[in-house]
Amino acid sequence: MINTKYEGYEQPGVTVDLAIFTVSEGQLKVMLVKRAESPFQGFWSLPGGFLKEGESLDEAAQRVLNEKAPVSDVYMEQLYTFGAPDRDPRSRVITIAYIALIPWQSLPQPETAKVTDLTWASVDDLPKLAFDHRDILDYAVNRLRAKVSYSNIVYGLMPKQFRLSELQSMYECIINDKLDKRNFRKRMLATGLLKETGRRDLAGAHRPAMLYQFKSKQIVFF
Amino acid sequence: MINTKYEGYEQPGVTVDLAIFTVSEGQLKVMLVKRAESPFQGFWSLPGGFLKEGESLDEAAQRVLNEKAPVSDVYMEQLYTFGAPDRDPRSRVITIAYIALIPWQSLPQPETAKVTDLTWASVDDLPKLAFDHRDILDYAVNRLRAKVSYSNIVYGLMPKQFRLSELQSMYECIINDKLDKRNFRKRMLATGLLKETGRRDLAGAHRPAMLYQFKSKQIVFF
DNA sequence: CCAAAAGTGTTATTGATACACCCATGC
DNA sequence: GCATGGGTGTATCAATAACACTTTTGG
Repeated sequence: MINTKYEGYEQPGVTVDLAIFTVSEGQLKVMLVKRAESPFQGFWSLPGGFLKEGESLDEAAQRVLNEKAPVSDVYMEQLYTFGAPDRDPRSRVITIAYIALIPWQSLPQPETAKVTDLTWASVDDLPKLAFDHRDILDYAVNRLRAKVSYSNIVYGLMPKQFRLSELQSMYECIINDKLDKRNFRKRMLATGLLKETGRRDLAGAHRPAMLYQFKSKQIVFF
Repeated sequence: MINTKYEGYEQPGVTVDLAIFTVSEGQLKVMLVKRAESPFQGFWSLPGGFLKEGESLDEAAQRVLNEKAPVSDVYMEQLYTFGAPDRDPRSRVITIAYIALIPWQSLPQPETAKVTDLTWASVDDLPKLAFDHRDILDYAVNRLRAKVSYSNIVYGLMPKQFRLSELQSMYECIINDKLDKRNFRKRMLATGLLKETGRRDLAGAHRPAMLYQFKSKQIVFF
């Protein structure tokens, strides 16, 4: 790195933007917030914010996440940094994009109070987004879909305990494809990452399913 | 993204830093430059520089690369963005790290003129580096080693024409392991990414080897 | 007894690995 | 004719993919 900072270049603004995913109603969804101000006023956008003094990038991403969703123990990873000169019409701003995964069950339910400046949009049915957020989101969805097939990253989307059929549905609606039940169970159990809880899910008029959990909340590559 | 830029946060400096790899003498090597100024004066570091006005991140990385090596048609990809608050002792600087790959044959040879502020260091025998460049480099080497096994990324390190045995050596010294000759050739030819040039390498006191080239300079995942 | 989801094995196919000898050339 | 790297095929093993019926519960 060369020390040219003091030669008169204007430094760009630095933000973090988050693609926060969850799965509900059989769909992969992403959190969008409505912009209150210009530019792109009234447009939906990814949650984000400027990097603050003394804060690491990961900490900034965590802060932005917590501003929108009071959850802890969330899977998060840096995605990519976007810095096209004209991506913000006001001034030069580069953004470090992150992916976060939240189990639907961990989210505070929408309740009766109508929140109109925050929504969960299906990634297959997106509105027009502010800035280059559509590019960021496409990049994020590609990363997530790819990573599902060679890691246990879905643990970030599962509740503490779950049926194997729920785990399978999770995979299926992320990769948009059906999987064979027997092969799926064999492969999942073969990873050694799951353990039976001993509890059973008694809901529904059918044979109760064994509930499983992940042995560790660590991402592992197959 | 929320418009808080104008609320008085000091914006950090933004640089790009490059891990520029090549392979020579059977070793994976990275370009290091000696710092002329404080901080870390006299330390080796990755080549880098501040982002300039109107320049995209990729363009900045390309510019830094060309300042050090007059090569075109180089494989380059964004690696990761490093932004620990104290990574630069002077002031807040975040850096977008890139990987670049250059065939050894494309590099201007060191010649007689002694260049003492630029070196190619084996990644297995590194000096102390400035800033957090050792972390960046470790991250880069891991990415490269991983990517070699599921893509044709090595094309970035090969000359236009090459013997299959040269290609195999390239793989071997990146992953630090020996490969079976017959299986390697089978697999490589099976990808369909190579074509015979019809030319043969007549150097050496042995049977001349067929020279191959990549059909396209596009990265492909297996 | 009916509906609904849970649970369970075997076979076939494919891809990965292990392995050793003859060939063409320069000196 | 010998030293050097080039070039080739098969058999085994492991992983993946295809496929259908019985079980347990609630209502």
